[in-house]
Amino acid sequence: MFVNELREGVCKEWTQELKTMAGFQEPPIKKAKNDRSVDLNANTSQAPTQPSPSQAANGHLKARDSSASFQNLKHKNPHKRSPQKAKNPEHLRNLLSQRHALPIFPARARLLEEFKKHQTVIVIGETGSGKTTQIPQYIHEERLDRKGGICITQPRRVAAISIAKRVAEEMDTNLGGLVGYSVRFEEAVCPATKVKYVTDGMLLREAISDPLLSKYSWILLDEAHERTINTDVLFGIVKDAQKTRRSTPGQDPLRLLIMSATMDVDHFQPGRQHPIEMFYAKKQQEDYVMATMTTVFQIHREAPPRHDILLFLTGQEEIDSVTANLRQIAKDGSLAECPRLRVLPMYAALPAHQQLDVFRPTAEGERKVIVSTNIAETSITIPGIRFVIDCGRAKVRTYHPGSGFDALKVRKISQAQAWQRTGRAGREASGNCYRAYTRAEFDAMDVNPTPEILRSNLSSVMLQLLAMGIKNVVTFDFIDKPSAEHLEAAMVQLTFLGAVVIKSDCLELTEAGRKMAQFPLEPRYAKVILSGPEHGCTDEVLSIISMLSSESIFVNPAGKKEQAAIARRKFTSVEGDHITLLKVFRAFKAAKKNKMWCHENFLNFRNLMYATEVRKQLVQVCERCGVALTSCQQKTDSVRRCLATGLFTSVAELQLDGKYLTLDTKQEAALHPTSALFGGKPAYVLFTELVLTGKAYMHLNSIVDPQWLHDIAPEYFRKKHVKR
DNA sequence: GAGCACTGC
Repeated sequence: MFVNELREGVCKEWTQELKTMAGFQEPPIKKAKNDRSVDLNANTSQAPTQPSPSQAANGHLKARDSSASFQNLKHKNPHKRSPQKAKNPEHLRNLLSQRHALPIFPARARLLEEFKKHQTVIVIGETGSGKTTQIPQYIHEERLDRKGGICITQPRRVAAISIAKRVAEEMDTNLGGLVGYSVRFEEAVCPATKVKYVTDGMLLREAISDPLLSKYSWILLDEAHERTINTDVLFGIVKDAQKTRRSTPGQDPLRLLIMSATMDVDHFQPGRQHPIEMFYAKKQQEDYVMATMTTVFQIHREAPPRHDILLFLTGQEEIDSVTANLRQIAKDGSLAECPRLRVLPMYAALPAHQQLDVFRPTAEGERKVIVSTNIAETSITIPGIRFVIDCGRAKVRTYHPGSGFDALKVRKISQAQAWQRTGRAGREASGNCYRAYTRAEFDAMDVNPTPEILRSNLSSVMLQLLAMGIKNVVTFDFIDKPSAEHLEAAMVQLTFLGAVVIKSDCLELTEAGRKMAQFPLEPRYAKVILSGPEHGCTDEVLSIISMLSSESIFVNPAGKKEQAAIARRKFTSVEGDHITLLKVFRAFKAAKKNKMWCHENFLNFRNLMYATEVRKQLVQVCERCGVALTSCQQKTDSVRRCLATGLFTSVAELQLDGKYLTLDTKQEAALHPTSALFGGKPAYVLFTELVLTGKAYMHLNSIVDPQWLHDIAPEYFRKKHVKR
C-alpha cells in the first residue's frame, strides 16, 4: 500500500461536532439513563445524592466531585500510613473534613430519611461522589444496623479491599473489626463486623447457604450499572429474600440499596478530563480498517510531534497487519517533513516487554501511534494520547445455546464504549476523537453493551438459583430475562449432569446437584470432581480442573518459539491436553513451586500459583461434601474416563473426510493448533470448549474411548449412534 | 496452523 492510495482514501472528510465534549459547565453528553429501568416496587424511591431541586425533579442526580481524594481508589490504596498514625487527632480531623467536602454530604439527612421510609432505594451518583464509602457510615452512625450488618457488593476484588481499608480508616477502627471485607482467598472479618465489603460473587456464594441473607439488615449492590452477571442475579435474590423476610413473622426486614453511576459522568470527571473535539465520518465507510489508516496519516501530516495517536481496532491479526502497513508507509518520502512515526501494537496476547513499549514516552520530534484492541479502553491508560481513532467495533464473546458454541465475532460497540474510547484522548490535555462512522451510525448503536447474563451459558446461574431454593427459574425476577432457549439449554445440561430432575413440570435439585452447587466451578467440572472417588482419581481431576480455572499456563515468547516448543514437549501427553496439564502441575509441585523453574520451562508462574490456590479451595469443598480424595497415580485413562462424566456432551467424532463433527449438535469442528492432539486423528475427542473464530475450534482436548461414553450415558450415546 | 477484553466464586 502506498501513501497516494491513502491520500485519496475514503475517510478524509469529517463532520465536526460537539466542539467541546467535556467542559462540565453542562453535562456534555446527552444520553439515556444508563441503568436499565430497574423494577421499582411500591415502597421504592429514587434518592438524589445532592438535594438540588432541579435535579431532584429529574429523578436522579449527577453529583459533581469537588475533591479528587477518591478518584483512584479503585486502582490503588492511597493510604500507606502506619496504623498508629490513624490515632493522630489531626489526621482524623483531616479525614472528617474530607468526608464533609464530598458531594454526597449535603444529602445525608435526605438520604437517611428515604432509607427509613422505603425498603428499597436507588442511589445514582458518580464515582467520587462518596456513595460507596459514606452511605454505609451514615447508616451505621444512625444505628440503623442494630439488627444486622451492612453488606456492600463490588464487582472487583481490589475495589472491595481498598474501599474497606479507606472506610476503616475514616471510622478510626482496625480493618477486620467493625469494618471488614471478604473476597475469594482473602478475608478480614470478625463477629463484630458491621460494615462488610464483598465481591458480588462472594455474596452469591453466601446466599447458597443462607438464602435469606439473615446476617444482614442492609444489602447495598454497588456499581449496578456494570450489569455483571453476579450483580444481576443478586438483584433478584435480594428482592426475593426481602419479600420472604417481610412475610415471615419474627424476621427483621431486609433493606436494599441499588447504587449506580451513569456512564457519562463516571467516565468524564472534572479534573480528569479535558475537552475533546469530535469528528464523525461524513459517509458510511465500507472498509473501516482502510478508513482508520487514512486518518492516521491525515493527523500525522498536520499535528505537532509528540501528539500521539491511539487507534482502536478489533483483534490481533488486524492490528499486526495495520502496524506493518503503517510502518511501511511511514517510510514514504512525502512524509519526510513529518515527525518520525513509531507504530506499536497493543493486545493482551502480546509478550509483556512489548506491552511495556507503549508506555515509553515519545522522544523529541517523534510521534507514537498505538494500534490497540479494547484493552486500552479501560484496562490500561497510555500517557500522551491526543488523538483517538475509533473503528466502532470490537470482538465480543457470545454463547449460542443451540450449537453450544462460544462465538467470538466482530460487532458494533455501544455508545457507552464509544465514549469510553473517546475519553482516552483527553486525559492530559485537550484532544481529538475521530470516529470512522457517521453520526447516524453512532445514534443507531446500542446505548449500553449487552448485559453479561444475556451472553452467557446459564447452567451455573441456574444451579445456584435452585440451590437457593428458587423453584421456578423461569419466573425469576431477572432485570433482563434471558431467552427461553438459553434457559432451556441450561436446564438440559443440568439434567444430563444428573444435577436436577423434572418433577411435575418443576426442576428439582438432586443430591448430587446440591453438592455440585457447593463448588465454585461450572457444573460440568463439579460433576467431574464428584465422580472422582468412583474412578479413584479425585486428586488428579482436582489438579486438572484447577488448571482449567486458571489463565494460560504456557508462555510463548516471540523469538524463543523453538525453545518454548522443546520445553513444552517434555510435558505433552499423547492422551491429550488434560493429562498434559496434569503433568505440568505435578512437575511444578515436584519443583517446589519454583519461579525460576517456571521461567526455564516457559510456564506462567503466577497462573500456576493461582491454580494451586483454587485447588486448595476445592479440596476444602470436597472435605465438606464428603468426596474422598483418592489418587490413581499413573492410571491416566481413569482420569480421562472421569473427565468424560462431566464433559460427555462435548465429544466430537472423526468423519471419513478427516473432519470432526460434534456429537451433540453435529457441528463441524477442528482441533485447535495449540492442542496436544493437533495433527493426530483420534476417532473420538473430548473437548473443553468450542470457540467459533475463523472456524469452530475445539480447545483443550483428550482422547476418549467410545465404550466409556456408553457406560456414562447409554441412552444419550445410543441416540447418537456411537459405535463401541 | 492460530490467540477480543475483562471479572468473579
